[in-house]
Amino acid sequence: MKIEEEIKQNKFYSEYQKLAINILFTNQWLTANTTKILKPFGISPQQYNVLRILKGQSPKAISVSNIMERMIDKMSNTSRLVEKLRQKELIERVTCEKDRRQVDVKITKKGLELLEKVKTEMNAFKTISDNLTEKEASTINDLLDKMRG
Amino acid sequence: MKIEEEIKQNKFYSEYQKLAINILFTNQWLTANTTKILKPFGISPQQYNVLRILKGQSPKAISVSNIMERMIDKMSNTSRLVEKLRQKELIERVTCEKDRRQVDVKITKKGLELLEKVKTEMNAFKTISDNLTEKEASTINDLLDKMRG
DNA sequence: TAACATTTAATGTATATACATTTATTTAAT
DNA sequence: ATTAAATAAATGTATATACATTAAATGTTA
Repeated sequence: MKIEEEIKQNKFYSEYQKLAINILFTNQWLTANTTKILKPFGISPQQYNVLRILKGQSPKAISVSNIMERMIDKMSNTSRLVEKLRQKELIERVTCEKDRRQVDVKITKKGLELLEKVKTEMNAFKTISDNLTEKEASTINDLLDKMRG
Repeated sequence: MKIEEEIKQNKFYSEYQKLAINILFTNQWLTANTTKILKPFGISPQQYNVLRILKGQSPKAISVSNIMERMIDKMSNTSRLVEKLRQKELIERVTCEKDRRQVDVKITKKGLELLEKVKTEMNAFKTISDNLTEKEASTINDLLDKMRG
């Protein structure tokens, strides 16, 4: 459905302004879908993002600031997210011996298992791949990168 | 800068997964920029969205649910946003006489003036139009619409 | 080495958000 | 007309978020 209809606005100041709004709207659509899928697993999209970062480094541990650098939303509060995941036993946290300011974080077996289950559900949400060719997806990726400069 | 570098992840499961992450990241980038511009004016991006909707209808008043339908983020809590804007005297709120459940909301002169000032600042943030041609912006718009199905 | 700067992570705080529930009013059905 | 259903908006509540500040450890330099 065209963005004009989605938000009942049939005129935009420019194609650029429309693009900004379209990105905000599409983000909202995507996040809502992801949140719904993750809800039964008891984690938020941000927590999911942290888990995936840790899986990417597994079985290595990485520091909190290292996680932050890799996060989609850099401004968020990584310490608290990590603590939430620790409470659920999805990750482990150990103070780094070489530099006692740092905290080494590592995904647990339980965390990896959760990601496996989530993957199945995420695969079920295949609207994007149903509606776009791989070439089209690639085109958007290139243009978004270009847009941010 | 390519999304791979932005989040230090050099491999993606698919071009579709990369697209999902790219949209989340670009949204974050866009929202952070907008928030910064709006901050001196004392309003959040969501409040700005409501003001723009009301400007679009001005001098007509529209109901809270009518605003909600036009919002980018439909799940948000329009009542409270409207109340915040009323406290700042940027909008007016009157109970509808024909249907006393409804509340008619209208942007004030002060609200319109604020939008004018914001516009100047928003125009200064022209990264998008600097980096993309109008045709490219249009291409993304069409593909995002297609993607959501 | 003492004083200061920087880095890393945690915490404080105000606001925002998602989602469920409640309240008031109007519409529909028996 | 009385009861039930539907709608509009507001509120409750737990969590998330942005951003500033603090605390602890490490680096730097005079």
